[in-house]
Amino acid sequence: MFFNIDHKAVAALLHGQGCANILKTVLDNREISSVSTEPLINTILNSFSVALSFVNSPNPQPDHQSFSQNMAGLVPRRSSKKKICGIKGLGNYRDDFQTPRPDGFTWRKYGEKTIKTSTHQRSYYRCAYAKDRNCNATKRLQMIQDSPPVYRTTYLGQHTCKAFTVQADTYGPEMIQFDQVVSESVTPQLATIDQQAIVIEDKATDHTTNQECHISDFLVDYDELWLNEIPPFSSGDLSFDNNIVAFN
DNA sequence: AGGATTTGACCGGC
DNA sequence: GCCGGTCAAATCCT
Repeated sequence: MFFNIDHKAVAALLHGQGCANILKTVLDNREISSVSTEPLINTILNSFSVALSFVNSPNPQPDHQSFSQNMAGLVPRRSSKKKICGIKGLGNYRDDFQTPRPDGFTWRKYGEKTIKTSTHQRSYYRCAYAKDRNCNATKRLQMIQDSPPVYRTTYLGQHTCKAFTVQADTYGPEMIQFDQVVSESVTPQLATIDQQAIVIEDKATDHTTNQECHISDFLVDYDELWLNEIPPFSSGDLSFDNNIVAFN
């Protein structure tokens, strides 16, 4: 399913509007809320950046499918590499093995360890632009359950390269939630995670994601945005806003 | 040849 | 000494 550029831009703007509304709610309830507003602000700003990228770009943005296939940081590019046989419990990547969903960033694997508390190995990734753009974002990926396969992804650090990745091939956030778990598929994206770890469990088989975020869950994913076919924007259309979880 | 991944070694904290 | 995280040489693929 495809959307034209205008619809994508509108969707991004609507998302920014939704985030702004949430930010307002957060600020209104500041005395009872410990939620950080910085991620929301960043998300709003990124929504505008995404919208502008759609409008200004002379070439259409890569479609959703190509974006989803851009998983260089999560899936080995090669299937026959020696490590394939050595990954315990994973088998061959090419056998339609479900992998964690992409999060919009390009990661480079720099290590793998067997963790004492787990039978599965833990993989260590850092931003592919760690050196070029002095980005200190890292993440750890670990399978915590075999059947169905469940991955736990822990994000650390802050993406200082996000502005580049947004315009290159990623999209901004779709949904922000507080104190509730409602999103079916949520991955951290384009948000500032300053010194805070976000842990995500990704049940690969059904694309359902459990979250263990301890703070504001500014976890978002445009995948669902495109998949859910946002209706053409019209004045007063608040359908997108309805997807925003009300803060309580 | 260049870039990405693998994997054993190394390091620091406890 | 153990353990988790990172480094870097070796290896592999395009």
